[in-house]
Amino acid sequence: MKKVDDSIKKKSEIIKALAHPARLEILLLLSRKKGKMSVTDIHESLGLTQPETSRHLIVLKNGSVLNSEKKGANSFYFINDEHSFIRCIANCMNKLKDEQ
Amino acid sequence: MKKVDDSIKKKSEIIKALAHPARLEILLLLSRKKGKMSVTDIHESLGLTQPETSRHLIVLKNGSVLNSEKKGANSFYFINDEHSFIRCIANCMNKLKDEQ
DNA sequence: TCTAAATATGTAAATATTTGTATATCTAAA
DNA sequence: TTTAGATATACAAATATTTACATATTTAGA
Repeated sequence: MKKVDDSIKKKSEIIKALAHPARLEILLLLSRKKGKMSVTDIHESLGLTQPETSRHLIVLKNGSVLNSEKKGANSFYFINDEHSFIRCIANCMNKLKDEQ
Repeated sequence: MKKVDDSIKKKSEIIKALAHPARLEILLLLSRKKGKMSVTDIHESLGLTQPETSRHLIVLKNGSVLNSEKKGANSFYFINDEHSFIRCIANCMNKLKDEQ
């Protein structure tokens, strides 16, 4: 397997994880807060149900977009900075937030 | 429907269309060539079958990522520049092409 | 008109995603 | 130890995606 292929595969995994309006909104939210948010924070901010929010967060985590850490009963999610590609996309979203 | 929602919806439509390794490679190819490519050009460059290539191109076109024009028996596909978001993502891909 | 090249579509099977509802698990505090 | 809050998971139905293979359609040129 060539290195190019691995790079494309990783990026498509990230893009695939982001391919849902709710998940893009989660990325936007976290990129603006520049911090960690609990599942409750996120589901209340976005008006999604708790289970749906939890599932979207898990998709994002499995796709390397987010990481999480437990603190008591809470799970805090935050952007995974292992891949600059993710911040780059978040920047595109923020920069062009009014583009229709 | 708020304007923000429409913007997010459009972006998620674009991201969703891109959520496949072959389709990311097509975007890369077209962003580097800075021009139009026929279906045959693309399927030979990427080593995909013709029908699969055609289908991916149609997904990209339906997702507003590409446009096309017919010229004789050929269809030429090219990046849709109506959405800066698309070039922005292509730039992220090119800039971080070696990131694993 | 016939043919070959280029592209798109039909069909079908396998697989994956989305979403609601209910419920289980885990943690902290009373 | 019981309770409430926070999070994750089970289940199931609906829907969408992917892929292979065969074939249809369109176009230009012999």
